[in-house]
Amino acid sequence: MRSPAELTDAFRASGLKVTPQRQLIFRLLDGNTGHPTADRLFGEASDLMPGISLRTVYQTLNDLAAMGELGQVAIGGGATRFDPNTDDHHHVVCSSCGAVRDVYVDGTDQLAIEGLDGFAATSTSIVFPGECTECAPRESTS
Amino acid sequence: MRSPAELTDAFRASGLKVTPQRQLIFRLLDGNTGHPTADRLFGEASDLMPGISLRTVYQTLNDLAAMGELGQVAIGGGATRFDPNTDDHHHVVCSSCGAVRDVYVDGTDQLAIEGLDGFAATSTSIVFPGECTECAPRESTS
DNA sequence: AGTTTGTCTGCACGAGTTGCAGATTAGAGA
DNA sequence: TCTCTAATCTGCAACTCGTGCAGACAAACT
Repeated sequence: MRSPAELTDAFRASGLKVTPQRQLIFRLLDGNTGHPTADRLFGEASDLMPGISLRTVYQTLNDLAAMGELGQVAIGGGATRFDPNTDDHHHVVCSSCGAVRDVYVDGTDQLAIEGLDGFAATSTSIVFPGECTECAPRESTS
Repeated sequence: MRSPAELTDAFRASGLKVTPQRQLIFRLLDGNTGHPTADRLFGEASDLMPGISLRTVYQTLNDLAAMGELGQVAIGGGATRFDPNTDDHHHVVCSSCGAVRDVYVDGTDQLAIEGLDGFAATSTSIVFPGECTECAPRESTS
């Protein structure tokens, strides 16, 4: 995702208006590596701008996603996780707490896919289920 | 997923009862490569057993998933897709119609993951967004 | 400053899934 | 085969996540 200032220009260039609500969301997303849900961002936004509506948060996130400035991580179950990192990357997801972390994966070009049968794969999305350091047992607490 | 007969034994061995409803769902899933949703299975089950409840379909699918006999494919958005194939495999998903196909991928062991930072990845789940043969444009119908 | 649109909020709605309660039944034992 | 108990079934309410709508409001061009 580009900087809040650049997004401001991009929105106006697309005929979209730049409101205080949107600027706030730009700022909350800028450099955010927590892969927040819309509801979480709504909570943070509400603290700084009481009265902002969840509907507006969804609206802005969808606009950003449509412009390709924001990614969406599909981990099954629960709410959509948004990701301002638009680099070519993938995700590790903690099976216990749901935490998501960006990871960079080397070797995806070497993957050999069998069984496509005419199906055309246009990109690759990898999710590694696992355990984050918070949830991992200290010793062998099995 | 094991055969309906084996699942019958497995359910009883786990203290779960084997009902006509469950046996029907076992049969509908057996060899099913369509990655159906709960609602789709409910539709098929209703044709063969009018009066069966959607709640029962969910219940049985969850039981099977908990036993590791059934996988769930996380393609973002929409209903959960169930997969009786428990081999080590991955999925291509048609971005247009949502069709899902199993694919076998070679080279996943060679993937180098950077940025784990203590996070432990225990498995790998790859989704290849793409276009199925039905949705693919015949020529360059862009 | 005026006008035109796009936006904001609040609410209702829709899809997908689960919790609950009472009626029903599988399956073990007599 | 009969009985009994615990698991299951069905129907419905409730819940989560997300979107459609309408009227009030405000960004931004002139």
